[in-house]
Amino acid sequence: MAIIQKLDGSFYNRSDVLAIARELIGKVLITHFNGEYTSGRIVETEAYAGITDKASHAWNNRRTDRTEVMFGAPGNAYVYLCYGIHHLFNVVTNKPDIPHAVLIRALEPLDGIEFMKQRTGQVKEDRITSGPGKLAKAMGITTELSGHSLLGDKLYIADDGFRLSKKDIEANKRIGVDYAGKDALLPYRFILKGNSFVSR
DNA sequence: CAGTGGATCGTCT
DNA sequence: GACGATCCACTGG
Repeated sequence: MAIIQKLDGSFYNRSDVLAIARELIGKVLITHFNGEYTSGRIVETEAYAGITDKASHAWNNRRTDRTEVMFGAPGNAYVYLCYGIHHLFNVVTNKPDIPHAVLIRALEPLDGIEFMKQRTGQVKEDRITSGPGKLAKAMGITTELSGHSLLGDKLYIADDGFRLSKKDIEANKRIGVDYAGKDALLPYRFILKGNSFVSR
C-alpha cells in the first residue's frame, strides 16, 4: 500500500493554472461515500484560464449561479451538467474572484473498479473512465457536489508517490471548444503520453 | 474506419 | 427558445 498524501489548499491556491493542470497528471482522484471507496489516476486534464479565456464559462467575467463556484475558494469542485446528460468535474484554482479551473478529463481506474462498473453499467474496464462525462459517473460525482471542498474526506485528490518526468506529458489543444475562436488552439490540454485511458 | 444524429435538461438570452 | 468543456449507436464505404 502506497502512502497517500492529500493535496492541500496551497496546491490549489496558485496563480499558474497551466502548472496546476500539468501537475495534476499522475495524481489520484478519490471519492469515498456510502461506504464505497473509488480512485483513479488522473491521465488527462484541461486548464480554463478565467475571464480572458473564451473557452471558459467564466469568460468576460460571467458570474451566474452556476459559475459562482469558480469565483469562490480554491480547492472546491466545480461540477456542471453538459448536454443534459453528463456531469463534468473541475477543480477550482487561484484565489477567490479569479475564476480559474482545471477539468479532469480521464482517469486510469485504481480502486473500487466494481463500484465503477455498477455506477456506469459498463463492463469493459478500459471504457469506464476514459472521458470527462464517463469518469464523473464512474466516481459518483454529480452537480450536487459543485462547491464541495476537496480538502475533506468525501472527494479529494492525492499524491501516492507516482512520479513522472516532463517528457511523459504532452500538451495539446482542448477538446470541444471550437466556439472559442483562437483560444481553442491554445495548448491547454495535458495527457499522460501513451496511456490507454486518455479520451478518444 | 469516418461521419452523423439523437439523447436530454439546466442555464442563459 | 437555443444550445452545450459528451457519448454512443448506427450508417456507409
